[in-house]
This record gives sequence, structure tokens and C-alpha cells, in this order.
Amino acid sequence: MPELPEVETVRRSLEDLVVGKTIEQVDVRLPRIIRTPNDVIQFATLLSGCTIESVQRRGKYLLFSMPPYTLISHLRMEGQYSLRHQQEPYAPHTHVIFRFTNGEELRYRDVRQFGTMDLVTSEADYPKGLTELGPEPFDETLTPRLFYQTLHKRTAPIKAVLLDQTSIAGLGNIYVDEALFLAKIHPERSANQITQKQAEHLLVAIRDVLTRAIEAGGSSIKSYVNGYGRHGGFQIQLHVYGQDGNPCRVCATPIEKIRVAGRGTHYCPKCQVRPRRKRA
DNA sequence: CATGGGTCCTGAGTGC
DNA sequence: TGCACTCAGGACCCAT
Repeated sequence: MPELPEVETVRRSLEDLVVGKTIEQVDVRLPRIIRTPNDVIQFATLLSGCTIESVQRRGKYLLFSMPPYTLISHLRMEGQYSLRHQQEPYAPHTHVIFRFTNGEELRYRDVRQFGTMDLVTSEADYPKGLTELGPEPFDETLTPRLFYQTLHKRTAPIKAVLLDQTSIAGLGNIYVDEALFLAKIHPERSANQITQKQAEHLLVAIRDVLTRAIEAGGSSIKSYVNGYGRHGGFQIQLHVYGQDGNPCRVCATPIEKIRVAGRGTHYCPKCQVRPRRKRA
């Protein structure tokens, strides 16, 4: 499940692999992946002849700059890119193929078919999820105070607020659980009950876990690989995600798994103090 | 407006 | 052994 560290790792690999290459032809095998334009023939036609100038990231979105267009790609759960020669066999679930003039192909595969692509000419046409994105976690304008104020406006569980991409961009289920563990905050605590001090610690924890995950090349839980087909290494550093039943690395209490905001949620019942129960 | 639940999808895992 | 069922979850849609 690619989150910010995985998308950033993919971005870096694609920067090496595809920048400067010119698209000759595009083959869309699964039209549902392409959201914009509506017509996949048009999607393919517009892209032919374009040269990839850069690959950027915003939140969990990849932005391929290929003037005059920008291709906005979201990997969702299991989207993957790889660079292959056109003569190599296609892996199952390959849905979009960008053939370059040199005979190589950038291939997009996605078992769950949740990923999306939008081809636009200006920011005015960006998909809603991208325009409504909150600040990047490493943006220096995201001060502890601003972060606290953002959280303070919300009554939902802190886990739900961190998963909401309009609060802060790029976090998903893995790194939210990890950051809350590091900050010793229970995932069900209401966001507006977070103190200034806790918000400050939480922001530090978010930046810390994301930094270390990027350094490790992301977490490979199930299917994630970067543009070179390489797995990440951060999964062995996870404290709580997927660790239910295992002893907490800090206090040895068994990690518990509950459901918060509709997501599997892992936490240490001793390190992350449960909020007061609201009872009718 | 904020919140929470349902939905999309396929493969892995579980239970009988 | 085989089958039915549940679960995994990011973003979007919709009802409350």
C-alpha cells in the first residue's frame, strides 16, 4: 500500500529511468484506470510524441511533467511501474503501456485496479483529491502550532484525521499507526483532545518515521516494489503495524489490533493510553 | 460542514 | 480437497 515513502521511492527510481525519454505510443488495456480525459483513445493520442521532463510527487500522487501535459498518477493499493524492453513478456495485470521511441516501455500494473491516471494541461484540471491536499509533512510552513490548530478543529479520532489527506498529505494506514505509537497517542483519541505538546510530538514522530522509511526505500508489506522492481526495507522496523500479538518493542505488552475509521489499527495498549470512554 | 459507512477490486487466508 | 466466506485499504460517493 504505497504511502508517501513508497511513492517517493518510486518517484526517485522513475526519475532515473524515464526522464528524457519520448513516448511513441500508449496502449491502455484497462480503460477504468484512465479518469481524464474520458476517452482513452484521446489519452493515448495526446501523449504520443511527448517527452518526460520530470517526475514529481505531491502527497501520494506522482506527477509526470511532459509538456504541454501533466500526467497525474495515483497508485492506490497496488499500482506498480516498471521499465522493460518491448520484447519482454508482459506481467499479469499490466493495464497501461507507455512505449518510448527507443523501444523501452514504462509499464503500469495494478492487481486491484484501484489506481488512477489523469492527463491534464493546467492546475485548473487537477483532480479534486490533489487540489484539496493538505500540507506536505516536511513543508516548513507546517509549524507545530499550525498542526495543533488543524487537529483542534476536528472531533473525529486522531487516526481518521491523519488519514484524511486534507489535514496532512501522504500518510496512510501503516505510517499513521507507527507515528501514533512513537508519539504515545491512542488512535481513538479525539483529535480536538490532543494537547499542543502532543501535537508537537506527533509532528516530530511523523517526520521521523517518514524520513527513516524513505531512507529504507519504503515498506514492502505485500506487493510494493519501486520502479526497479526492488522491495523496500522498512517493514522490519515497524513497531505496531502488522505486529498484533507480538510483544511491544518498548514494554513487551502484546500489540493489539482494533478497527478505527474503518481500518485495521495496531497499537500498544500500555504505551498508548486509551482515552476516557464516553458512555451514555 | 463534518463524520462515518459503503463501494470499487483481486488474491491470500480461514473455517468447515 | 474444495468451496464459501472474510479481509486487506485509498479515495470517492452518499446519507445523516
